[in-house]
Amino acid sequence: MTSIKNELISNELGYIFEEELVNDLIKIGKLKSIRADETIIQIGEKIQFLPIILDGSIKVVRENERGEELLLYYIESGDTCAMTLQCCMKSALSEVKAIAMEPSEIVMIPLEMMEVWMAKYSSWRSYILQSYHVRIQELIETIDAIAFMRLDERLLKYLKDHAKLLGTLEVIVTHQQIAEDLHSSRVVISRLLKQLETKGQIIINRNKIILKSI
Amino acid sequence: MTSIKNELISNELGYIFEEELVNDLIKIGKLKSIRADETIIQIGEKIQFLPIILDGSIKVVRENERGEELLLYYIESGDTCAMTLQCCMKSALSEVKAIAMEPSEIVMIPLEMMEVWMAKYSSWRSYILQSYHVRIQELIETIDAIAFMRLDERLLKYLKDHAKLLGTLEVIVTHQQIAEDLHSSRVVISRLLKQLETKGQIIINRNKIILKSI
DNA sequence: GTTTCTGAGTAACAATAGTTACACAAACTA
DNA sequence: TAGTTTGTGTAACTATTGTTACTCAGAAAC
Repeated sequence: MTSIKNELISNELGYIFEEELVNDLIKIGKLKSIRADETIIQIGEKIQFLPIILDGSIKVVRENERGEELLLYYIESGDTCAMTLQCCMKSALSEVKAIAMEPSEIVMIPLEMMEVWMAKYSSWRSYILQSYHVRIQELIETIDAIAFMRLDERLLKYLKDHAKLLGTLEVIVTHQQIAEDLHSSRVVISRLLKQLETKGQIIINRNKIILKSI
Repeated sequence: MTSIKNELISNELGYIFEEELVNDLIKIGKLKSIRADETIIQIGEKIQFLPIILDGSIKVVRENERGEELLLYYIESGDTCAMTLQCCMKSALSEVKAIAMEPSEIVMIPLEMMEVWMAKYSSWRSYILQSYHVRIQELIETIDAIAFMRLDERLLKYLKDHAKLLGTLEVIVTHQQIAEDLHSSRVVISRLLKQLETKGQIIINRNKIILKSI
């Protein structure tokens, strides 16, 4: 009998990992269902598991001492959170906050397995290195945005990224939420959205921005 | 007979890697001497080797289309440039520019060895993962600075980081150079430096800033 | 020694982003 | 239905950073 868990893991990860590793994943991993907007991990929380996303999407956010936030990147199905790949250092604390964008399914792997699988499976090594690499590229993309772009450009990029991630031109979000993700203020975001609307690039609704194109 | 190369590699990397790997490094790695201010790699250039710093220090910089720059982080001896760890993807192009801060010695490893050593040496696996991890932490520190700090704070942090790296309170740099590293303009940096001087935190000289403390 | 180049100081002004304060309407609650 | 909460629009003002333009001093080149 094939459980839902087994199917999910096989379907999502079967083409990435060798068969024996998929079996290990099924044996050892713990499946966890996450509600939309549920916080998966907080800054400073002890990292116990390596999460791999099977379905849904997660946003990863940095926070400063004052509790102000900045969106770093999204994680989609098949991806893992490289921030938690602390392999060597036991009992590391999370540097970021992770929140589900939609209902999601993740499989949790005990950190001990990292080293075992690194030695045993070449597909696992590739996967972990690839994850780090993608994450670094996304951090650099974030740096490009905050260092080189003006807020109105970042705002449009934010809306388009959000739309691409969830596969719809209708972005369900409040101005306040955008302001937090971009580390700006609600008034400024409302102002810039109004400008984008005047330029014909978006339509503003309560709780919803409709993009004209991606 | 022990060559300078062998000694450098043994001294700098002997305590990180197992003996057999150190021997491999000596056999396979190519030693390269870099002059101060020499560019090691440009954006868009093909990555041929994995560099490990044996002596000196390197600064890693991001550039946009307009040629404007932003300092990402420094690499010191014992470190490698995680950006070049493209392992899987052959013939990857560099996303960053790397420039020597002082005369430096690096050992260049052909990328093919990455996968071989990943399978063979546990100390190599730890080293590569550790490198990725440190680099991600530094990118996050950079993001914290540009997202959450005002320019005057970033400027002081920049001077202190520079001082720590080179182990001296006298930072040899022009206002123009600082402006480029922080992606600002010379006039703004001169203005903020003057403020820091008035507050007694630095002394300004031609081509040189003297810090009161680190 | 004079000229040229590079680095720095300063003022005036512009652009961008953030803050405060208040109005108002839609949605939710009692 | 009345009251409350939440989301948005807008104006006026402030703060921060960037730009332009000009000056001058020290160092390097001739």
